[in-house]
Amino acid sequence: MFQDIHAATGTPPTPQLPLSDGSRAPRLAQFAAGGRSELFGPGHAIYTQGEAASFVYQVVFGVVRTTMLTRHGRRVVREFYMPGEIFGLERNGSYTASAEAIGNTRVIGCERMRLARLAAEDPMLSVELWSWLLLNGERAEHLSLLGRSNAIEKIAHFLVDMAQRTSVNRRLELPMSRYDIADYLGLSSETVCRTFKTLRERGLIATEGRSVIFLNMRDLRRLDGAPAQPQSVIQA
Amino acid sequence: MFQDIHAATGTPPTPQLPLSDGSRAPRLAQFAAGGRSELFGPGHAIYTQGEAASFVYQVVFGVVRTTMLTRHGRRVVREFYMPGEIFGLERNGSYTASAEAIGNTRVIGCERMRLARLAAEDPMLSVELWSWLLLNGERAEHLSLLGRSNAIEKIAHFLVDMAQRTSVNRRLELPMSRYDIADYLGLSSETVCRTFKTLRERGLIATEGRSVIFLNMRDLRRLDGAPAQPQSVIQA
DNA sequence: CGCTCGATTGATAGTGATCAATCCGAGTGG
DNA sequence: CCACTCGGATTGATCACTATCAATCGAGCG
Repeated sequence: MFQDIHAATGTPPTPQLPLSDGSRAPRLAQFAAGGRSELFGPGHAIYTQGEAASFVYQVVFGVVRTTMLTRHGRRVVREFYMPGEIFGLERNGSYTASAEAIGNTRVIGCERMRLARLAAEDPMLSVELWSWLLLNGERAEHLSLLGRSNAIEKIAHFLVDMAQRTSVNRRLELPMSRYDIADYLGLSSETVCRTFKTLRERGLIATEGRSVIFLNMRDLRRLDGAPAQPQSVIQA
Repeated sequence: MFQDIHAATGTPPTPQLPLSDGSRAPRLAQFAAGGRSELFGPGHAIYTQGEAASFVYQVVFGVVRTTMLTRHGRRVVREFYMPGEIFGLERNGSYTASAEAIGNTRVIGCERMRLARLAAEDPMLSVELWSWLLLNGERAEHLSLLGRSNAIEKIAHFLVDMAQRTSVNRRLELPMSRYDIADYLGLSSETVCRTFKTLRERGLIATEGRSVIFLNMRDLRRLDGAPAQPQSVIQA
């Protein structure tokens, strides 16, 4: 599952970072070698929708959200990125969403051209990028499947997913607002609120501000309507 | 729009596989060279969810749908694949969905191992696969965005998208049932029906059985709530 | 201390799912 | 050739869920 991300990306230096089993973030030591590290404060933009997509980023600490606007002026949160995860890799020349830091966030940026060159030279890296792209697609597909389920299932999925991605067992500190969660899951912030309340009343979670304490992870997972989770990485 | 991919990747070198203009699929001549062609009748399974994902496929003619079941027994259509398009490339070892032919369908299957080897040797092919994967992710993201819109916008998007992918201007022959469309868009078949009726009443389309005649493509596109369409292809 | 934004709770309305019934076209067998 | 059958398509009636509007609350901050 997700727990290994830290093991894979947070552990020591050396180029040739060992790829831990089960990690869903590619080993991108070259990222650190070739990229420059930047710090962003709460709400600050890392890039903006429509800009030339010349950099690909990896989160070091903090959380990043990518957002876009629908033609009707509604905001959509496309994804949250946790430490170790990659964002900003686009199919065409410009970013299709804006990226903003939530809280204090450090990211490493790597030029897209450089990354392409590195991938061309290093088959392992290439395979890992493949895997990462496929994972991204899978996540988006999960989200589109989530669109079919009701508010409780969406929130349950969100909490379970976030807990996995941050290696959290009992207490999950959510850095994002109810509005962010709502725009991510396609709900209204009021419904997000009420759903948290329902989960509290059912004894599945407790909340303290933006922190969530898991009281019954088993039943919470049961609510999560997502399909079976993938296990391993592409075999080249 | 998407048509430009062909300009970037479809330049007609080397062997076979007549890829139609306007195709959104990578040029994969190697597919034809290395793969074996198979014919499937209506409803026949090409592969099944959970099976070892040893082959990657390309549609020659006909249409393929990939489906899966939610844990509550509801069927979900994940994607339709048109001639020239690729399906069956999975991140892990087994297919996450089943693939079935709609109508008489011919596909070319290529061993995943072989494809990986070919991609490792041929940087162009590798880039094209990247692009394809990113496109897949984008499509899934579009779908998850669609989850936020109402029935009319979903159907409008579906029709416009299908027309683009099949290079159709006025008359679109839909091979799939209302149930397929419903399970694809996360609607009930009744709602799909009623929405077609609404579009007819508004003078945007006419229908003859499963055929759709576009009477006012401009307004139909206006209904399509999808975000700005991407322009070109990844530059390596 | 007042301001502001996010969180929460309440009341109401709209959209689409669901249940139900009928219609229609193609294939089948008498 | 025609009645039968069966799955998909269509239309109708009802209900649940969630968006929306509205109001209040609470905490951080200048």
